[in-house]
Amino acid sequence: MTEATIRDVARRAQVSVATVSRALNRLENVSEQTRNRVAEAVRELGYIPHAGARSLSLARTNAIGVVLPDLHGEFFSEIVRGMDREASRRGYLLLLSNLHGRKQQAANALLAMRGRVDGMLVMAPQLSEAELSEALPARLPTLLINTRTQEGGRPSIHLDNRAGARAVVEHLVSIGRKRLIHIAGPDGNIDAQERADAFRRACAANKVGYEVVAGDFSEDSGTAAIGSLIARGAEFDAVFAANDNMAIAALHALRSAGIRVPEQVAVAGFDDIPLARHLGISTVRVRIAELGERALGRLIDLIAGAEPGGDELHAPELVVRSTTDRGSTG
Amino acid sequence: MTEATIRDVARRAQVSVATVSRALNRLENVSEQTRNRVAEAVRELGYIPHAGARSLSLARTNAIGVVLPDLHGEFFSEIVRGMDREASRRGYLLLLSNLHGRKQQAANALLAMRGRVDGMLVMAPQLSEAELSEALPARLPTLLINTRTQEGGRPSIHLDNRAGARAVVEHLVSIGRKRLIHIAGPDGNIDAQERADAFRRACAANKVGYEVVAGDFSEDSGTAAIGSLIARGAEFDAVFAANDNMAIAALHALRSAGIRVPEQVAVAGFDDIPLARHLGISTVRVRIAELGERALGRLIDLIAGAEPGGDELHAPELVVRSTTDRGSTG
DNA sequence: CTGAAAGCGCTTACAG
DNA sequence: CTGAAAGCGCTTACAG
Repeated sequence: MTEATIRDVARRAQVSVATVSRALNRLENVSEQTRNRVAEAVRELGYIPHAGARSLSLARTNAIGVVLPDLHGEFFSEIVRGMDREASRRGYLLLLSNLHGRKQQAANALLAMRGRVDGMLVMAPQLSEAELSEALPARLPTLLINTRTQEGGRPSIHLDNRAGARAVVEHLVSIGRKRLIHIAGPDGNIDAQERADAFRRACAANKVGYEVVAGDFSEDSGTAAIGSLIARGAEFDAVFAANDNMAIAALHALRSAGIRVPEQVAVAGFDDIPLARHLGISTVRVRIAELGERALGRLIDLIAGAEPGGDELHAPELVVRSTTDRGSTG
Repeated sequence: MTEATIRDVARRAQVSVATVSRALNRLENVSEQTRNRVAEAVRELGYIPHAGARSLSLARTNAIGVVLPDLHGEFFSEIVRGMDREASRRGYLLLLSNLHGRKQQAANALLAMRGRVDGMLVMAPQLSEAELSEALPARLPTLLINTRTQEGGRPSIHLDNRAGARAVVEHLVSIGRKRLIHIAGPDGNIDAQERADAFRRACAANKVGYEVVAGDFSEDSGTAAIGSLIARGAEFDAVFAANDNMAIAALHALRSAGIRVPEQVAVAGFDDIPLARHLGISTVRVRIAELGERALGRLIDLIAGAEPGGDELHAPELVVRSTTDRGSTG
């Protein structure tokens, strides 16, 4: 009635469970005859090894825990796709747990992984490093993604927001823009913060005028930002939004107001979502799948005993399209 | 040196492991004093229960296996998002395994789940039902998604492609179109097949002219389809593409050829990807996340002992936008 | 080459 | 209310 176990196979093949185990795991020291008898019993019974029991015995699960916050579509699917690609290549399964909301729940999600995975990939912007350390099983190899870590802390991998923002500013300057606006992302968000920071510094370094206005990554906030700039008669010749959604909204808002893009105002975003390509918006391409792949790869090395290493930056790439054409101002 | 176990906690709290287990699982029959001693030992040792061992003992993992083929971004993230939402609501984790390519690998992916999950959600268009039955642990509750099943077979859930295609045709007819083109999806694909089938039937039922031309869900194939229709001087006043990508390409191809949309030719797609909304393309909205949610929910009920039930259809919704405006022909 | 036995870290009747 | 013991389904030294 219930699924066959290794004992059923042993009984049927008339050998011990030890021998079945050896035969199944292709150890050398099993006679061919025995091996065949075991194989036949396995077939007859439709036996499938119980991975859970095997894991307990080996202290090894061949699974990686992946803990992610609520992510927007593109980012989520791309990062998981990358992780999955590398995982299947290296013989691991992915145990997924999304962090909806509250801190306590987030901590629980981490605890629930103990004994089911060999290591964890964690992206938990809502937890501080102290809270993380508290919630993480002590001896479980863990790699942090886009999470604020202290100097010399846990091994981690970060998107290089600063390099991306810098590249955008330098590009805008190179096409002759002199008054740049940055529509920022939401307050607590570390990516948004790094992009805004780097924007300020790059503008200062390049000696161009600049201003940072508030946004929250939503299209509505992009529209609102442009609206209030125009309302108060601000002068600017370039808008760099902290993500593509806001850049798209900005583009529409500008054109609706009769402002020509890129002739009067250049527009750039961040992320390179499919829509950005379709609308010809210049942006910063983040190879998210590669980031996931790299994170998984490093974690598995870690599990295998490699040196932890420190923080690693994942470089994005500037993509120039029609919204920042050299145009009339250039 | 190694992570603390229940025995360490028992030793420290000076009780038996049985008592620790009871205290941890909040059973009634533990004195308050004992309970406190255990809690303190747990805290001091930073003890975290080993979920793997617990599962083996309980014959219950609180995890669901999810086996999906290589999926394009939007669909993948949405269906996993829906599953995850319901899973976290009901206290389950998701064990993910993507099926890249070959059949044998697909079968192995299924086997690897045995003993790690309480049930499986499987979308495996590359396997026949016989191959599936072969590869699936016999007694593991399984729900199939968008997979070809025979009458009265395993419990499953399907996207109702026929209802969607029918709705599009009826809408096109209602705005006065009389010669409809369907750009089909790839040959072996069951969704594509159902959409094309339903298209043919609905056209016949509504007594309008129609033709099905080849496509493969890619934008290029949509462009090519329109190109050859125009080249041979075909006459038509509506194009229904089997997905939004092809609809988008068709829209561009038509307009490049100087054909007005929707005045001369109406255009509709299937899926409702974000780009479709931006370009104002009429389409069929598939609430993918809801499909995932529903699938997970049904599976958990199944695990809990509910009646298997048969195949269930997930209804999509017609979304009318500017590419099928009533327009001049209406 | 093969088997008996201990062990992986839990849970849970069974006694008391 | 609590403990000793068996059991979940595997693996692996240890003997032979």
